[in-house]
Amino acid sequence: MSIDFYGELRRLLEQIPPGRVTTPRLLAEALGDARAVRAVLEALKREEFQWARDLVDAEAENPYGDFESSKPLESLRRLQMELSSKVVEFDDFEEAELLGGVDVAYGDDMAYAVCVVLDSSLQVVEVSEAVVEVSFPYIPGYLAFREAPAVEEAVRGVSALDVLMVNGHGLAHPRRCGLATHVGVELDIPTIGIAARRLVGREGEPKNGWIPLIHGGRIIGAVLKRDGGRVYVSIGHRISLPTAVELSLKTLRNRLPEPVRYAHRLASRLKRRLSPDET
DNA sequence: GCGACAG
DNA sequence: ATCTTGTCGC
Repeated sequence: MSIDFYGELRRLLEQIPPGRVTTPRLLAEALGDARAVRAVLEALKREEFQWARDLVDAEAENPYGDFESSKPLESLRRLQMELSSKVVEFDDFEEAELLGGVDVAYGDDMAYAVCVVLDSSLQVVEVSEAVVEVSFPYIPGYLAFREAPAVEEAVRGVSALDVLMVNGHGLAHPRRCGLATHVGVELDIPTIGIAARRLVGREGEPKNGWIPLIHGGRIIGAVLKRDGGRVYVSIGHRISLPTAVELSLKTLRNRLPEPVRYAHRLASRLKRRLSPDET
């Protein structure tokens, strides 16, 4: 389930009375979350919204904000809370020999996803690709509604895999439902969230080789330091944090664990290979 | 009030 | 994430 983001935005713009103007923030709030302001701004640059160019002005004097809206982003938040309630936070798998990694690259309105499977010696044993049209923008906290469709299709393409590393957070999310958790619960497979940057949480006191990421009074993930950079690891689904950290450290050769790093490179290549040439 | 903000 | 020139470092 998702929502027609651009369609909802269009419906709001059509409500603006003749002569009136609104602000990006009021539109984002009408959509259900002020954090979608950037996404609204980006959407307005699209060809399909040029007709409404002059209807939005951040500095508007008396902006129109009396929108009739179902606030679609609110229902997406409810869905996330529902999914997060199903997360299994202990190791629920036989072995962790085949490690999967998945990532997505973007080009225009297309998502190029790649799921790679590595064996215990980090050798590639299988690769699965998926190209899907994307119709949902990037909004902090709602990444899964943009990426999950492509990610899930790529993952469904592999024949075997024990644990999947997803490029994005798992429980280290405001509603404990980042991309890794979203995908893990929907596909019912063990997943780990691997992210290069923080979404929520603060760093606690270093423990056993890792730094706890704290949010809402609990440990939601681990911060691993590697050289100058750091990587954020969190439970996605059907795995414990200690094991998620263990597998991450075991495959950490660079800034990101190998499965995710490899998937990232393959997704980038897939995009360059299939994206339409201009010249 | 201003800023934060996975990919 | 993507766009995108020149520039710094191994």
